[in-house]
Amino acid sequence: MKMSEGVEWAVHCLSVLAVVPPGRTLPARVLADFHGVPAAYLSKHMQRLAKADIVESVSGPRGGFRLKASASEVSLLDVVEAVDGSEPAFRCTEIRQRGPSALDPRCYKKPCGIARAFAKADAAWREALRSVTLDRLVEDLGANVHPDQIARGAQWLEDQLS
Amino acid sequence: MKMSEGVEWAVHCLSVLAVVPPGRTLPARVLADFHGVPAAYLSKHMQRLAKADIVESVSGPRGGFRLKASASEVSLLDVVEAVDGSEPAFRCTEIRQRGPSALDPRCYKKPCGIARAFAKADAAWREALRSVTLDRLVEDLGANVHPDQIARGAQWLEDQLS
DNA sequence: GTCCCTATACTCGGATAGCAAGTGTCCGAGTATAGGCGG
DNA sequence: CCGCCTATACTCGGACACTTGCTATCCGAGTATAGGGAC
Repeated sequence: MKMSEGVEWAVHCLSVLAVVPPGRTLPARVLADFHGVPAAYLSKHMQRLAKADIVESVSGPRGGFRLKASASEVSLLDVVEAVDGSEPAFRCTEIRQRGPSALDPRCYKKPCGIARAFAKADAAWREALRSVTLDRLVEDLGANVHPDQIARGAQWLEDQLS
Repeated sequence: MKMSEGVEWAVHCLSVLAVVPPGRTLPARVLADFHGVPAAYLSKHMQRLAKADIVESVSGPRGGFRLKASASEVSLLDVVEAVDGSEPAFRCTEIRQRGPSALDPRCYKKPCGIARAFAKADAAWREALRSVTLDRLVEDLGANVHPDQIARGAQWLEDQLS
């Protein structure tokens, strides 16, 4: 049970988009080089974010991606669901309705205890991700990332856009 | 990000093993027919449970699987980790250490904020699964499953073992 | 000098291969049983 | 009649194909820009 690697990339990219001047666009190529990941593949994930209205895309020269919503309105859960899909990890296939002791399907209106237990765990996981917003992550970056890296990253981005 | 289907099968099988007389063994073939799933594939998952010391296996005629630990000591988390592996869904690949602004690896001792957020969500998910034990699930079965199905299931199991 | 037009280069977006992991199946090693044989 | 021995059949356990979905890549449609030319 592993999450798509693209989720990690997406969150990092959104963190970068959140700190550049508002409205400024960064092309997928620059974001990919900045993180050392394949540009073409990252592009696919950015498209997912665009479809979820988390970022918006601008075509042509000087184009790229920029945040569409406020950084305080984007949660980690939003990003996970946009990139990795919103289906729960555990999918009940109702095997209780199969086999020799099965009854009429009408008898199974309530989800079984196993499915309910997993749904509860899934809800707790989602709630934890929902409580972390993008601006909170950016705040953490400012506090914990070495100032040298922040400076070098900002300088590199400047050089790319010139 | 989807969990192995075998987890659902394993939990259902363990619920059955928990209600048959203690010490009695049920072969994978019977458990598979009872749930209407492929016997050979279920066998693979039962082997995982055996390696995790959740069940123990008995070879030869009259053999099969039976619970090794008490039903109150087996949690859903134990089953998930036995069947699906214990690695967290989100694996940080440290992409912050890549790209043009990366510093010396010595500068990255603390996990990044993103990894910490996902770890927290993962911990909440695991804690929810840890709090649900097998005997609790069996209790729920007795309360919510139609008595007819319980009777038919018990009868069918009797017929198989005779 | 100013405006317009065109060619350019750069962007996203979706369509196309490659690969790893989960899914599904099969056969062999080992063992308790059941029946037959000898005492 | 009782005990032992052997052949049997049934079990788990691991080794072997197949399919799905993630990973990775490429190329085409569309657009803002930059430069050149006309006025």
